[in-house]
Amino acid sequence: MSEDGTDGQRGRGRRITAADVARVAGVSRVAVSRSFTPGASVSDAVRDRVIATARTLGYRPNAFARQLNRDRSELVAFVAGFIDNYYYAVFFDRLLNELQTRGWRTLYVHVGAGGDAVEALAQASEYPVACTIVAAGSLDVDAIAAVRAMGPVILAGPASALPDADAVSSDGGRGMALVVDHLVGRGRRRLACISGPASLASARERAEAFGTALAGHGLAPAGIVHTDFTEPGGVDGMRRLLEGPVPPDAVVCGNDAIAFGVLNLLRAETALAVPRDIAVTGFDDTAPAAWPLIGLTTVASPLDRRIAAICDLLDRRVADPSAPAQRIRIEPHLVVRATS
Amino acid sequence: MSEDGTDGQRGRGRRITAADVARVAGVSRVAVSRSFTPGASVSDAVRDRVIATARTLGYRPNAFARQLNRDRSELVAFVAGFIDNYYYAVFFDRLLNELQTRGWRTLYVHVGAGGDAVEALAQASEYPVACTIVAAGSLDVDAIAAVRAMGPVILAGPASALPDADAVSSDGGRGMALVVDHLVGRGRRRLACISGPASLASARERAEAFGTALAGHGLAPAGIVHTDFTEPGGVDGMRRLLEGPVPPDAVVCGNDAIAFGVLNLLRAETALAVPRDIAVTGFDDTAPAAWPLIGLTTVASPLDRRIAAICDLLDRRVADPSAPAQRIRIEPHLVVRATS
DNA sequence: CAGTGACATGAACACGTGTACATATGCGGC
DNA sequence: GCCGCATATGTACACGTGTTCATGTCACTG
Repeated sequence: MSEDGTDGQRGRGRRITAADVARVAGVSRVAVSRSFTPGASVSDAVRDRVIATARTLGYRPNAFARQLNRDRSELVAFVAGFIDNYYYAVFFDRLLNELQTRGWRTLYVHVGAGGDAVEALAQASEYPVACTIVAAGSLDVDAIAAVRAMGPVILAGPASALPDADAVSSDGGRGMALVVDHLVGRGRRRLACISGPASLASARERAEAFGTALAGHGLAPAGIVHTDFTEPGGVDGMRRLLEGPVPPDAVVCGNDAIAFGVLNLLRAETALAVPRDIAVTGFDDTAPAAWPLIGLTTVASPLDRRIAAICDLLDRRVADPSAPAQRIRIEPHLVVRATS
Repeated sequence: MSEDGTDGQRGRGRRITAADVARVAGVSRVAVSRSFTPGASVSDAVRDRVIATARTLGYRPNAFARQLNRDRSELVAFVAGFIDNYYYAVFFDRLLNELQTRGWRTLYVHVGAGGDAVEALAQASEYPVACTIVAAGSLDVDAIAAVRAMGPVILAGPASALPDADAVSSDGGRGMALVVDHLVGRGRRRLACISGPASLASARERAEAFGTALAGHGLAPAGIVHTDFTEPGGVDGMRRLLEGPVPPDAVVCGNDAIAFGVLNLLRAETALAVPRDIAVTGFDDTAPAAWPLIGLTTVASPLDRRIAAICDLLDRRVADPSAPAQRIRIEPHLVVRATS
């Protein structure tokens, strides 16, 4: 009864289906399906009429129903946490844009601190996705298992956790060498390092590379400190470095946020002048680093190349799920500014 | 043939279904469905066996199939653009986290500049969503129509475009009044304003409120300039303000990013001291504003309350699609720091 | 013991779409 | 005029799940 024109005022929740379009256009339902399938066998006359009717009625094929009997999903899960880092904000913005441009749809999965990550991933895994892109800084063992169960994985951040997954990461060791060479070349001798949490592989990698590069010049570290990858973390780390008898003449930071904290502490609580008394360097080349107020020397890795690498890896992985894992390291370069 | 145990190494693309679990557990398929449906009529014995088997096999109900015959979707579309603003980065991070905690899944839709927004929205509309949250600064007419076609809409940013949609926004006029009162109270008389693009309602609103608040003190603006809501925009806007014969003694900025640009320009290209010669204020209270290096006086609106309001509005809208539109304005407050 | 209700279970259907298969139509070549 | 082929259309099924309906089982009550 209500199937007839009784509810010309189409119900709010009611979604227009291919059958509706077929009825109005005077064709069969499959004709509608074919009209929306490129390369299907339909006459131009029918296709035109269907498209026109669909436009009038506001019809769009239901993605849920379509994916149901297709083996390939156009959905990609994007797992991330802690976007409050400026670097990741820009990174994600551009990456998600590029994914969309390439025809992927993105299911956003937020993993915060604590064990809720497993639950979040489990619920997200109810959606069949073609691939999962992991951009979270760290995942515990359970979360890693949960991600793995979702299918192919691409690591967009530090490639620590999954040794046999595709990964795109910045060559932190190389970047650290660039920084140390630069500082030593400018006459600095007492170099200290403030890196991220020791629990994160990327933080450990950078701290170790710092020591290695320094040893290459015959020098020993004036201090190595682990803290959070944040501005308050930088304040904390620098404060601990200053507890020693003689302050370092250069501080190499694990990312820009830490460097900002270092600069803030030096300005607010000490008489040390930058760069006269002490040099400061960052990592990531976030936007504030380039501001004249700050002028932070830092390590940049080209975002465009990084994003393109991730998307290429994604296409390749979807095309051949059994292909061997590929690990791409993006070559960074040094941006020298006022703080060194 | 391959249906048998031949591929004990379970095929990569093959997804485990409820029928698989039923076969292994020795129950009917519906029993599996019921075991995953809270409140369904199943014996504890069967449910326990099903859950255990599902865990072993790594089964999760297919969300696509489930949503297909349910009227309510657990999916929410999140439409955003230009996350490269620090304020929005934090905002989105927390909002998406809260949505997830409340049981929603998020489909991310990126709208960049230009007309591709319509196409992006059209493709996203193939996914039946319970609601669409729009956080993009601006949408053109076509994009607005596309969003409207997707169902209920909640505006998370400036509530310009859709007069009859739910909206949560900061009370920009009230914030601007707080700033002006503060500056005038400190003896400033030549106040100028640098706001965002005149094409954005939020930017216009703030510029107009600036003039109104100033008139309340019997003063006239020393200049009103429109530019981008970015740091370079602030540099540009301040440069234009300095073209006049006498510089202002206070610059009120439409957001923090603009204020950072202003501070950068003043430091790099002028001899004007902040706050002695000129005061600078921002809007949004982003993290760098609180850094000792910067110490920006700015207007803060509590993020927690804002996010809670959006989520509450979402729940309400989904429960009753025909409820009248609700527009919530969050009361801001002033944070006084070094620049004023 | 018959009757009754609560409860567990399986068969059948629905959701909206893509696609393999069968069938009708039109056209050119003999 | 008939056959063979290409193309267009309709029918039937498949995807994986939730849900309604009918049936079966058990315990409790009179």
